[in-house]
Amino acid sequence: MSDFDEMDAFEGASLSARAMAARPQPYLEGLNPAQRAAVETMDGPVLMLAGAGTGKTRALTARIVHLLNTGRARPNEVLAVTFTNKAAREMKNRVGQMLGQQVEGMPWLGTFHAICVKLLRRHAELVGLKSNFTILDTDDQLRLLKQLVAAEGIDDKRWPARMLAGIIDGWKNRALTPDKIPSADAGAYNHRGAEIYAQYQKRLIELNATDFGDLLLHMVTIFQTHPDVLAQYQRWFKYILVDEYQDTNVAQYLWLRLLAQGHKNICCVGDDDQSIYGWRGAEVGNILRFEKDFPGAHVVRLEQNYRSTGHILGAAAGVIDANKKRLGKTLFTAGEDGEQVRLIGHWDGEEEARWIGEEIESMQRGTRGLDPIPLNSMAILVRASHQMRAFEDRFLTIGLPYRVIGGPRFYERLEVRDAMAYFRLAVSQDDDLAFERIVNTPKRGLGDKAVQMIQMTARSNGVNLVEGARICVEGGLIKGKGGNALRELVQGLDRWHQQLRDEADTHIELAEMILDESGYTGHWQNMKTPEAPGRLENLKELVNALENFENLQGFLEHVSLIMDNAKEDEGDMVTIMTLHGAKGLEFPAVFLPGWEDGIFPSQRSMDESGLKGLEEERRLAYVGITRAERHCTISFVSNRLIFGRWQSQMPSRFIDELPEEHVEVLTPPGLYGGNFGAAGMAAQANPASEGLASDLHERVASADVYNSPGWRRLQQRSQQRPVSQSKEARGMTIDLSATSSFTTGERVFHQKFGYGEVMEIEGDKLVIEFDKAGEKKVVGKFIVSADKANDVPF
DNA sequence: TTCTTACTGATTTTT
DNA sequence: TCAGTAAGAA
Repeated sequence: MSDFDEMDAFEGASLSARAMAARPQPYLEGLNPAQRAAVETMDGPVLMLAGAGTGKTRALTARIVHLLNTGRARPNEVLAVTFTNKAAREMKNRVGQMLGQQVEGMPWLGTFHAICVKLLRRHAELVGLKSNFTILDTDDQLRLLKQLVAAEGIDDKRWPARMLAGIIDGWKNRALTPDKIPSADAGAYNHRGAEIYAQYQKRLIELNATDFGDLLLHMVTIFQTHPDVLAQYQRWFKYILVDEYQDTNVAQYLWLRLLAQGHKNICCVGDDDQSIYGWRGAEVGNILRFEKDFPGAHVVRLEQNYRSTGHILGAAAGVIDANKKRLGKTLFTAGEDGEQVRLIGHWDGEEEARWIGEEIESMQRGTRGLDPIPLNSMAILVRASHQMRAFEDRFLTIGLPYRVIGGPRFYERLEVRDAMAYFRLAVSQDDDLAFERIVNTPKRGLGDKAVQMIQMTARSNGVNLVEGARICVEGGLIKGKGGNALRELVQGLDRWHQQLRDEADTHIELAEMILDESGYTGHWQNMKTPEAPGRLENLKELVNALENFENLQGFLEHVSLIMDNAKEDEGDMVTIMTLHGAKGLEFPAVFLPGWEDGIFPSQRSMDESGLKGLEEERRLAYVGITRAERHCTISFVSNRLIFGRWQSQMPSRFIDELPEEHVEVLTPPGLYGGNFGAAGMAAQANPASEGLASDLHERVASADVYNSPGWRRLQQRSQQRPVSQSKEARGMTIDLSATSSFTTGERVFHQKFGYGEVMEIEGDKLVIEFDKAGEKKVVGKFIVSADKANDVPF
């Protein structure tokens, strides 16, 4: 609040500015000329085209510090936007470090969404909201849409609400309010899209709620319709900085343009070659068009790369060069050429995983005359998360520690959301969506019918659902077991709400009380499923997280915007993540598996978005390669199990785009791998690529090893044993050796989960505490006793 | 109302 | 293959 209210007290950068200008500027030292230009060109529009690993964050933070240090702006007059909380946090830290002194924090450094929430709370009434509006997550959003769709009598099967959610998100990304849907989109969702979108927006206002897209959309609307409000902020934000500009969508672009219109002191940082979020509304056009939008813009190119070796940069450049629409940058390094990018083909995914596992272990030990590389310095980057499984399976069996980045975030977990819904209701009984979520969780014997009754009662009385439920109970509309349970719930909600207002207990005690008295904790305690203990653990963690907040309200506000999975695993582990997740990160050694047409570039991407899709995939390839500092290994397989069917694969077209001089084709290990047959390879020769590009994979194919006895053996084996049977074959073998029964406490081995100890025996099923995978319930025939594990043929 | 079985269809993800 | 959902049985 205060940061803005001081506005009037501020009278230009007079005395303090002059005093500050004399300060030393150590943060400028060590910047290269381009970075320095990006920092020192303070007035007017600046586009900082920052290639991968060119010290973009450094330049950006130095620029902020320079603005402050020269007295151009005070910390609360700089608007600095990022996409992720992580990026915002990092920038905040680095600014603090560079300043080397305590300056009051920068209140307007944050994500688009966080900043918009702050603004929208001040001006909520301009769009019909109250300033204490709630922010719905995707779950709530979908539930709401489902109701609307059902009320319209639309067949959810043919026209899933999920699809509509996607369409509406798309509209919001393009800053389209229901009245502005272009005629080209009229057919969306069976011609009902725009209409239900309007209903949805109306409903959100009634609920005093917004979804994520609304945060920006509402602010754009307010700026467009209330020039006085806009002018106020145009004056207040003296300098604007935007990180990852290539990822901005239309709404964000409009928002920025409106704010920058006055002084045009806007600095956008980005890299068109790293634009990989087109599918969620990002417009590369925004960055391509910058100079048109802001005539006279200074364009600064950061091209000196401090991350990767020459060969890695060369390989990456070769790939990205195939894209047509580019602003154009050429990265260079003052460092060494280093090792070439390594390329290897494998027979199937299992072998690829095995090879990479072995490679990682040997790099960790330090082979090939290289220094040992810790696991933390290695990453496997995949196109789609399902590709991770092969690696997890393999690493579990060989006991190689790994961490998967991605997956469900803490605040997205079922139990955490349920608990949060209870908290939301304690804060406000008007939160109908929260009520719907927990009314029958834990099971209270209240089914569809009962919920419908509550909803009807609430609607006809014009009250919220909690009130509606109360009327149902008191009027005897819901009787029996369910009625009693509902009465208890309503009473509980009243009690918790009262206690919250009385502040008799701390919010932590209250939270525990709510979870206990509602029976939610008990619900998981009674649940005998293997994941129940983990869920209880998460609930505990949730309550612990409350400690960092003054009250429940503050906590809820925070959580709706910060969906971090903060918990970083300790220890030395290989990282497995998607290419998207890896943007902005770097690793000394990177593995890029699954470079096969259809997988990467993804078929769907090409089908849906054609050349545009292909170019985005290519940028993804570029992002992948440029994550590597010193070692980069690309691999592909001939056969892959896709949706349970074996498919023969063609190497990715991107492989042909790797310049030969930067690539070393690896000879697959004789005994185990490389057995894509002469026939297989012939089929794989890419007909589209003739002449010059003919071809890295041909070189792979002609490697001597394929004529070796080892290779022939493998080819034979693969013919005798159609690959699809290998798993079963293995299962059989295990089965035979596992006919003896187990005893509790016995050490056992499981194909997928590795070693573990038998905790419980239930018929033919065993509960096993695995060393790596935790507690799992598995069928006995998939288990062997630990000392026989070596008999299992791998 | 809830538990079980059959079916379908399947990237990438932040807020 | 497998997960998530929708219709059927207790």
